[in-house]
Amino acid sequence: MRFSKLFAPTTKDAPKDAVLPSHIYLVRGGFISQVGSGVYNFLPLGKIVLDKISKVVKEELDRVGALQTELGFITPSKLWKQSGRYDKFGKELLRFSDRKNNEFVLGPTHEEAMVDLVKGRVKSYKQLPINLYQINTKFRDEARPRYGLLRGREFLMKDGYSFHENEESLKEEFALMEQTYGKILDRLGLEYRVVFADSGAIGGSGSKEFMVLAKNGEDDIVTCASCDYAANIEAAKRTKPKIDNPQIAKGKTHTPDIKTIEDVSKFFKVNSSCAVKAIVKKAIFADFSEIVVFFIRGSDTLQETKALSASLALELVDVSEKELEDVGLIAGFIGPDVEIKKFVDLELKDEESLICGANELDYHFGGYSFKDREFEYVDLLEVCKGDLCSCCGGVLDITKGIEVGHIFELGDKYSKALDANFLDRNGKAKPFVMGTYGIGISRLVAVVVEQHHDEKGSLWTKETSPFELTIIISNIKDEAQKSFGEDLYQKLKEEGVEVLLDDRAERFGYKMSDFELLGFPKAVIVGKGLVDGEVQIVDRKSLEKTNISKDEIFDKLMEF
RNA sequence: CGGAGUGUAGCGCAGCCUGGUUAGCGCACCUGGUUUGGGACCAGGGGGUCGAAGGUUCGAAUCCUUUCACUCCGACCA
Repeated sequence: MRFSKLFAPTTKDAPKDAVLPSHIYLVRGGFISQVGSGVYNFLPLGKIVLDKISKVVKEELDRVGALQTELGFITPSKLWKQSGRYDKFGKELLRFSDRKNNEFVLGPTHEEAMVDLVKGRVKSYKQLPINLYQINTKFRDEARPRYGLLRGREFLMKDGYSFHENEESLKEEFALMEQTYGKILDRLGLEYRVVFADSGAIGGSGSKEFMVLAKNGEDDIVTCASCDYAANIEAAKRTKPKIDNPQIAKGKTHTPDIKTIEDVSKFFKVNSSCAVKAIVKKAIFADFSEIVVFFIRGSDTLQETKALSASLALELVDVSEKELEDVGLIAGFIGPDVEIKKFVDLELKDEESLICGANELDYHFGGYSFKDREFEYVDLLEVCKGDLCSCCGGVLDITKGIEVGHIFELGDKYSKALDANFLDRNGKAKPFVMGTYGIGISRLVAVVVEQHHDEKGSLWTKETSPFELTIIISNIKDEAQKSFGEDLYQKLKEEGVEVLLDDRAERFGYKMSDFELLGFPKAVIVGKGLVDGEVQIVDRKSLEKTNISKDEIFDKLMEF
């Protein structure tokens, strides 16, 4: 490719709203441009990267027997209603009708569509297992798109679905996918962790996420310093800390205007871990809503995703003063014995000698015991840096990551809902046991830059760089430089090298800056040294320049 | 969804408060020339329904109303 013919509008200035390196360099380098909130165009360079990543994904999946398909971007609403996700997915699901008033959704993920495709076509256990995937556009109407390609509304994703006759077969495929995803990320040159995760809107039993480590990540990952344990903060567990509650006199105490955990612990002169914190939320369901209270230790933090899963609601929202009054709750004085839907953190089970609200204005209850109380105990709390690992007792740390892949053991949730069965070895109809596996292709474009860049621009990795090499002709009006550069370009192209010839009538500094911004691994500078028989190789990462004889440059380049 | 901000040339902005010739600047772009190892210089030039609709006024980028778009912050601690 000749730079003079390439549409790669580079700019000196970053878009005013861009804060992340990936967003800045992708726009400045002319890889992408914004169309609207969370929607991007891919320009020629961006498209090449996208295709290169897709290719790696396809090669690794095909190697382990997955089959590529391509499903319709729009899906009939009927399927989503059958699975129950039409409501559960919420506003992120874009719904619309066609001219005949048939209802459709823009696919945010394709479990329903894939089950529908397989249903009635895969009929016997003899045809199982089967793993079908596609690399296709997805649309999720995100509440707040941001960070360029990292959180868009329209994006390219590889989504795969496996169908099995039983759990064992699913587990095998799940492990194979975990291994394959690892290979894909290795080839792309990314540093990542596999973490335990919450299943969220997709549902299912077990799930793991592939997190690329990056300081600008949106996700918090809990990692153990001593063992392999790693989990998304939404799913992370810890060893229950040893806390000795001091003896507190049983009974009601007058606590005028003492409402916060801080005030309570000061008033009783105890650590905040001796108090019980009540967090009130309104749980929104498809056709009704109700007030629920979560009780956790005063020193802990409520993990909202855990709370949401426990409540089985679609969404948890904050509650107004009035809504509190309406159900008879007294802000600041709510205790576990209140007559309302409630959940209590697992770590409070059997705890004694605690302080909690007395459900009466200006009163708290001391010496409260959870022993022998029939509450719904669930894991509700958020793990903190310094907590101890639930596997090995090591110290936990929290780092930032970007989710690039997510794999699920789904079970028969969708096949049951959509009535998709096969005949098992006894000739009996059984719903498919399923797994589902996703990789964010367009997000990976940004992630590579997020993990590999410097203050001048991107540093594309071997398998993601649009070109392996740029030949920079320093002065295009110098005939000797021009013909040498052209010659080298033609020879390398014949050898199949992905090479870009910067033949533009620009000054040297301008072309060097573009080379640094675009971030291809190497450049050959054909310039002043040519009269002495020398050219230079520049390594993009180190920016080191090495002089090479013009007669040796071709062979030298072919060695890489 | 809650709160805030911004829409003026391809990009970044000024002008608006206090209405008044032909709406301005930097970058980018086009033409000619000089230059050619770190984003050059000189000269000339093109490009705008001032986000949209309505209103006030002799007169609106500027004031008022409505609307659309984009962006940022937030959406644990009762």
